[in-house]
Amino acid sequence: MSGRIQAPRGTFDVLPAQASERAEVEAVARRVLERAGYGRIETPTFEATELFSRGVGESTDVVQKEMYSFHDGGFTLRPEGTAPVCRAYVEHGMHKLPQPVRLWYLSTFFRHEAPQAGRFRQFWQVGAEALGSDDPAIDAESILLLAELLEEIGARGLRLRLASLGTPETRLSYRAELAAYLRSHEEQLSPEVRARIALNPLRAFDSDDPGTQAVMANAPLLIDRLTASDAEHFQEVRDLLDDCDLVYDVDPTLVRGLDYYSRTVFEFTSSELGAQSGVGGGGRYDGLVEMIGGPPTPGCGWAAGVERILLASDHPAVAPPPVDLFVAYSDTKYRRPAFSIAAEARRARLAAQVELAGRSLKGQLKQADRIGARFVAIVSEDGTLLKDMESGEQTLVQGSVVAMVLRGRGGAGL
RNA sequence: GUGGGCGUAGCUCAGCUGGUAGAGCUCCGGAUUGUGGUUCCGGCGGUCGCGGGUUCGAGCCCCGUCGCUCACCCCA
Repeated sequence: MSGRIQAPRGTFDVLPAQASERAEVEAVARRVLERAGYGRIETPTFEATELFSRGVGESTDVVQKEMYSFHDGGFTLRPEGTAPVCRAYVEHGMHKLPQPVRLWYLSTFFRHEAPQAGRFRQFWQVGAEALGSDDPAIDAESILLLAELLEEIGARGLRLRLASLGTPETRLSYRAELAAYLRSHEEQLSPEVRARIALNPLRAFDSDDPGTQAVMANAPLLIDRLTASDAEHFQEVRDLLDDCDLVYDVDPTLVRGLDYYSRTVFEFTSSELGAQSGVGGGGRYDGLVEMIGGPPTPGCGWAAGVERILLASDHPAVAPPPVDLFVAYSDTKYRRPAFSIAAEARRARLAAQVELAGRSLKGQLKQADRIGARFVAIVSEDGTLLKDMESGEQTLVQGSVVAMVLRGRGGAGL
């Protein structure tokens, strides 16, 4: 096995057996998003590294330790989709289009992390971004669309958590307040939390250490520090979601790992998943476009992991495409006419296959049965027989095999 | 980067206190001098992840190493 080359760690092959369910995710995403006015966008697989260091945030784990960057040229395999979409928005002058501009994508992303259940180094995300409006209806609609998408695919055990982060200034001062609070109770905190006070004090809310939990029960909450306009914005988002009967929990401790979020943030989790329970999430990022060199432009969107959606869903067996005709032959000397018949059938828009593995006639019939062929043409010295695989009837072909199949396909027999 | 679990045929796995590899599924062929499901029979397929060590002898014991996997961290 030493000389065998394997797929790189954290990557996977999508085999035919899994291709159909993934195609289904794409089909549902297209349906749900395009009927809401979203247009598809695809951006390059790699971008200038600076797009992510500036957009996603220099201090985030994603930028600090998870980027696949090339040794020269200053490029990085995209670790997420929002910054590239914003880059494209600016680059193509989309601010001159009617706003908001709504875009969706389904692409691969790359992060150098330790692989785990539902976490890969190359993974697929479906995402939606709406740029150019700070209307809370954008936030609410965006969330509803992700809910719709997950529901239509059949993801189970879903829960929606919702919060507001306010403005970057609010967050900054809150962060300082929280850090000060943590330091004043330092002796009760777990060592891990204590070590992360300066780095990421918000994480203290997620700790399962009893001492830390006791401290956090009385900790100040960001949601109580929102400005009046941010609080009002958040309330409007909630009202709109309530009107649509979407169930959610307001979770003041909801943390997003990317720096660009402001105001609304949300995350769908699934109980069907392991430790990586997040199926998809997102929020508003009103400062991002400006941060990467564009005009001040509000934005809101989300991304959901395709692999996680599939893990959280039942995978209904997708029926293989029907096969109209399988062409068999009794002896290799009839291979050429058999080959021609199959080719002609495909030109006539039939799903047709010819024996390609040198099987015995019995083996060929078995193969035809296996792939669910409706008809089998058997070429032999007696001419060509057309066998109806449902009834078992065989007819000697006069003239064109393809014409007979086309005639017989609609009805029960020939 | 740290810790737990696991690495035996393409897949799922068995292999008792160490005696030099098995099953089921899949695939191919035969039973039906050319025709599909089921059943029966046969065949293809493995340097037991890799490298050392102990032993007369290692899939099994010891050490190392690589890989997979789950979890921490973080995130989709």
